[in-house]
Amino acid sequence: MTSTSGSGERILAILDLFTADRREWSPDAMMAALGYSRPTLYRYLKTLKSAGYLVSAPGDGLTLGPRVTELDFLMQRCDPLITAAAPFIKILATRYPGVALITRWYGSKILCIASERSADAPVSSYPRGQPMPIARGAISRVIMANLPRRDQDRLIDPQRDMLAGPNTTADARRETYRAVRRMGYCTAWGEVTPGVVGVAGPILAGERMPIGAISITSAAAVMNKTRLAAIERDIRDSAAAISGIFCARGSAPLRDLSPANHTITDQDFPATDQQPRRHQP
Amino acid sequence: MTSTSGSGERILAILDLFTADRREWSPDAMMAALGYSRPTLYRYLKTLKSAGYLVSAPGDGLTLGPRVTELDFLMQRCDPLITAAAPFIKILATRYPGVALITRWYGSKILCIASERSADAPVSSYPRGQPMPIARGAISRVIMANLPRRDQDRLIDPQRDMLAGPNTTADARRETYRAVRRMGYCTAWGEVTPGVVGVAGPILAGERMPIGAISITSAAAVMNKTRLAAIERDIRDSAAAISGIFCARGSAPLRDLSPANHTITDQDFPATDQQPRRHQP
DNA sequence: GATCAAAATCCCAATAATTGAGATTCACGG
DNA sequence: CCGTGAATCTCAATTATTGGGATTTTGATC
Repeated sequence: MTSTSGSGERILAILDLFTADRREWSPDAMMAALGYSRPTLYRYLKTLKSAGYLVSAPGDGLTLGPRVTELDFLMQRCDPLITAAAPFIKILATRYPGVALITRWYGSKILCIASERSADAPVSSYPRGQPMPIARGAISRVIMANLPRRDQDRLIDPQRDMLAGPNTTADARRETYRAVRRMGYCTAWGEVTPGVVGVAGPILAGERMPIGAISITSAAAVMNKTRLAAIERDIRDSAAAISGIFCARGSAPLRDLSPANHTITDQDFPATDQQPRRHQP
Repeated sequence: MTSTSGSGERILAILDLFTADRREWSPDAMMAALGYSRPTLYRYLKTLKSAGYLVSAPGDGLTLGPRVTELDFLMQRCDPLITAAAPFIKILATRYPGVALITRWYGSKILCIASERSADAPVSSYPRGQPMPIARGAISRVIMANLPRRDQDRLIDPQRDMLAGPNTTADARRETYRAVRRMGYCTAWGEVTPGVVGVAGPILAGERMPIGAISITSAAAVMNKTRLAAIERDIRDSAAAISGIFCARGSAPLRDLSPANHTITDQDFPATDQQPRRHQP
């Protein structure tokens, strides 16, 4: 972290202001939040606006602009993880009742990248783009389990440690992770949504480099031992097959996508959809 | 255009490399394309990668990353144009057979932002994020008609001028635009897709400041004079109502979203979906 | 239409941050 | 174990960026 391109980071920091809680920012609020001088901020805004990353809202605010949509449209059809994993979730959704997801892990977040649902209506599905909690659930655990130990330790919020299960001690947790890693999948009952069982497998770009997960969630009501075993086998095999594409040849260079020094809080992952806009006086 | 934040623009230029034709770039190809020195490029890449805008592809390439998806997810629910226009296209799709679109105009492009389709299966719909041709169709004409004259002149590619209709002279075209502007809507038969009629109305943030359009496209087969008149009235009124939200109070400051010095070519708007990747040797 | 306040931009010198050539380290495969 | 190519580091030169304050532009009000 020696080298830094400060100016670029300062521009991108503007985009980071926009969250589910605050979707509209006035230039003055930005100045206060970021501490930039007025001419500098306006220079940055001009750059972002003429590139389409920001647009003016009716009032005096700014919101995210259409370039973001254009890029996502491109990404949908170039992300190698989507390309590689799409056939698998399609099969999963055909074979079992529920919702199959591809998720990516980045910067201390888990993001749904693509989903496929079986014919019968699924339980509350995370839509594409929705951040997911890293503290709970099969997906998060399967990723945590494959992280280097220092990242594991950093990401665990002690306050919610108990949520990881009855085992609270660090050693017990480490043992759990080791088991998950060896199994190649993880099953969780009702940790994210009550009455829903999730099975997830890690997608690895190297020994200890999880980049995402493939998973399926089903209503616990329709689950039985035989079916669960079949799902777990399919998830494990799918995850391994996809990982093969990313491990096989070549590199995972610039592996700097390591988690930042975040401590995850609940508000990072809004459960509800719409929230009232706050304006600061 | 006196003030410029060069460094930031150079970083954003990296994202501009990714197009429908070329979805994967190696660092060396980037160096060649952009002319950055190696350390500088890698500094930029580090910034973009750790922010999640780029990720490593299996080979030695880079593709767009999950942060793009996350931002688009946010934008979907904060764009005031979507918020304002969503009810209208819902009504339109209920009332008439076809596909109703909200489009945004930015940087010499028209981008589909949201769409709603009526029960009966529609004709080839543009999905969210897809760029559309600015040279043809009701949407483009309704936006062109409401642009300042210097922008109109700049955007018209003389070579395809004839496509604007039988009127080739500048005066005739200007007369057409004036009429469209006064009418408050525009109807086009089969200009984008044969056998499809489109009706579009402008969404204005000021006298000569179109920011997008609301439109509906139907199969010409199901169209008749009465129905078309009803559609045109609904489109005109919807467009006016939405524009009211953007004109009414306050500003459209930083109106620097003016079109760049592009000349639009067909390849800016790929009609087909998948294209083979080109790699440079 | 003229005037006023707020918002956005311009000017320009100081300075701090960015840059790139070359050396170095790192990652991986043979 | 070593060799090859990729990625990063070092560091001095210099360039581009920054911000205070003046200025223009915008939109609102009278």
